Amino acid sequence: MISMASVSPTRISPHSHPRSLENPSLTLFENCKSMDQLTQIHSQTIKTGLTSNPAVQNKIVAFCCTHESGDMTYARYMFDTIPEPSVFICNTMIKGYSRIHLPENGISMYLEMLRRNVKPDHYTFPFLLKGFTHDIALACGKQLHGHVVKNGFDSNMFVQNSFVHMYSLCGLIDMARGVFDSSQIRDVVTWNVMLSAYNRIKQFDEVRRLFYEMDKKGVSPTSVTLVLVLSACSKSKDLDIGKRAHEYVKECKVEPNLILENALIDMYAACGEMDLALGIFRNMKTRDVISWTAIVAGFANAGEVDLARRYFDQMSERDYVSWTAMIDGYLRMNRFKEALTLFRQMQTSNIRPDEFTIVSVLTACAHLGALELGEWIKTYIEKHKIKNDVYVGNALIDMYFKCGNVEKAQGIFKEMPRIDKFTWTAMIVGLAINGRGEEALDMFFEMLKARIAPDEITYIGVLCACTHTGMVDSGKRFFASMTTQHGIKPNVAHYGCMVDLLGRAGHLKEAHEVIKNMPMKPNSIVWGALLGACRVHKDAEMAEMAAKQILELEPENGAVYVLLCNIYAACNRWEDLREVRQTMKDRGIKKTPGCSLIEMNGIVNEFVAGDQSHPKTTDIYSKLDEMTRDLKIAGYSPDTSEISLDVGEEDKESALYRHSEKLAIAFGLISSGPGVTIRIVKNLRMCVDCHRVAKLVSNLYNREVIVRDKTRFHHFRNGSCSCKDYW
DNA sequence: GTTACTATTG
Repeated sequence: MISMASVSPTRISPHSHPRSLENPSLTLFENCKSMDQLTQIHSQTIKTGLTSNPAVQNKIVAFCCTHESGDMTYARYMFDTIPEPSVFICNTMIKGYSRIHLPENGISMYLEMLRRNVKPDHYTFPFLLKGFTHDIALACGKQLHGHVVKNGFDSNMFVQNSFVHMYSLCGLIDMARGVFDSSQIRDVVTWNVMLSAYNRIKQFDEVRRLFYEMDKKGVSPTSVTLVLVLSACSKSKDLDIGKRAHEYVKECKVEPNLILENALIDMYAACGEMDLALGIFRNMKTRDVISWTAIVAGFANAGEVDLARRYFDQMSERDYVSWTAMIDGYLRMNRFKEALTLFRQMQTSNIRPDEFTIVSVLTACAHLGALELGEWIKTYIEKHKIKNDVYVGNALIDMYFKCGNVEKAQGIFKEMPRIDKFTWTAMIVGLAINGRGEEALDMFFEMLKARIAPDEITYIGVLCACTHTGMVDSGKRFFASMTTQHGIKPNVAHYGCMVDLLGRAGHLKEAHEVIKNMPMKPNSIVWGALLGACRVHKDAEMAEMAAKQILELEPENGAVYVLLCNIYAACNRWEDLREVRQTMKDRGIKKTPGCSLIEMNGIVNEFVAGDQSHPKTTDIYSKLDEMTRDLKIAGYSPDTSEISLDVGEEDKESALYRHSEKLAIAFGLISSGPGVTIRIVKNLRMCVDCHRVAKLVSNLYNREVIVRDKTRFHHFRNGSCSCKDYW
């Protein structure tokens, strides 16, 4: 035993290893986990004089270049100690630069190789191209391609595939396709890279065509192929091809994995086949955030928010995509308050929103008139460096306008580095609903000067601008020019605008003529515009006719009955009024309750008529009493002409007194300091009496009051309104 | 004695 040990002691030593006999450090590299450990091993090799061993050098550089915590500065330092680097070590360096997204350094390394006569091989280019950004690819892509062809590496499949990929990344789809078409040899990856190129530019037909061609040529798809095809099917809602891709999996031609199953769920969910999506989801061995999010998004897009929420609540992990999908689900169903509540929870969970989330939240703020939160979001964008793209800018403009803050909307517009058609349209519509008709039209002319073609939505804004400011003749001219100048055929909404324009200006007969002569069947919105005009101009006969037309289209439309009641009341036709109310009772039709929103300290408060549910109800009503007293001293007498109840004057007054916007104004007065603007969003049109009260309040308490009603804004200041009582 | 290309969610 002893003699054996003395003959070959290393064999039985527990610390030794046959290979480490020559170079003990190499084993240490295998188990190296961090840069700290690496530097320790490195200093040991320095002590033992092994640093000049190429194997050791390779190990150190390779660790820095490939490990996730690898330090490229250290790699470069090590590299510089090597007098004659091999292709291998240069390739590894390039791979490292691509890994940390420094393609410029990769390029420098490549040039250094050429300078030092180290011949690149077919490994060099895939490593190099992998790190390319759009700009680098555009700058050097073609030249590099030239080198490759000259050296004959283009016959290598890996090299060729990475060039197809690189060209597609920088948007040179024709170059990519050129390499693809002229390739002598192809494997599935070549096809996959090409498929992903068409996915990137959203040419889903071409994805479909290539998938067919693969099949015809007998190229077996891999799971990556199917994921790409399914992604295209999802975005183009192509259930047929999607099912064909699924067949491959079912026929065991492709082994399913997590990503593939997620892609299947997504495809079925996008096509509205939630049962099939759930079928896959339930059979999965493991599920990740993406699987869950695809289900949540599927239900959210189908309008099944509550179901979506059930799955959302069961998720063990949620990322910003999951949160955004859920928030969008509420937006889609116009449940804006819940969207905002969810956004607050997202904040508490410390999940960082991206620009998509921000656009959704701003949209919710716009609908609710939640200016405080909207402003907070704007600060958030700046503070957290959220990508401030055109979409975010447009959403900010829309938010400010829908909160009645014209100046801030204009400020955003001025600061936007890039604007598009939607920006112009948002400006035109926004100015129009805020009663700035002239400025809206100026914007429109500027848009034309910038050679941006208006579309049908832009023209809605233009006609709206004319309507809200009573510019009847201009409106007629614009209506004509949309076809003659821009080839846009007016749709039913444009005819609605014309009826509105003429009707509100009192040209009821002409408005009716427009309806009679329009080339399509008038819808309830068109008739509704005429009915609204009849109310303002107290024409009961035409109102009856318009109401009858709407009720034929929408027998359950409560608002029409109410409007008809208002008109009968205004014309003192009490008998007809009673009849309509009886019909409503018989048919079980409820009127849409009037509702006002007011945001205070970031919370949206909601009031309906006669509301007593608010925690501050007592204070609100005593303020309302005080307010009414003050206003009466200042000469206010309630305008009960539009109260449809055939009841005594006193009851009429108390009905008026409880209108939701008055409650909101009282709440605004007690909840904010002197001089603070009161902003209210009303779901219906403002009544004459509330309009009068708001004017007086703005004067008496020296407060700006801004009310957004169903169709437009009223900016009350110093006793008058921006609508000049024309609405 | 070592190294490549392609993929999913709003």
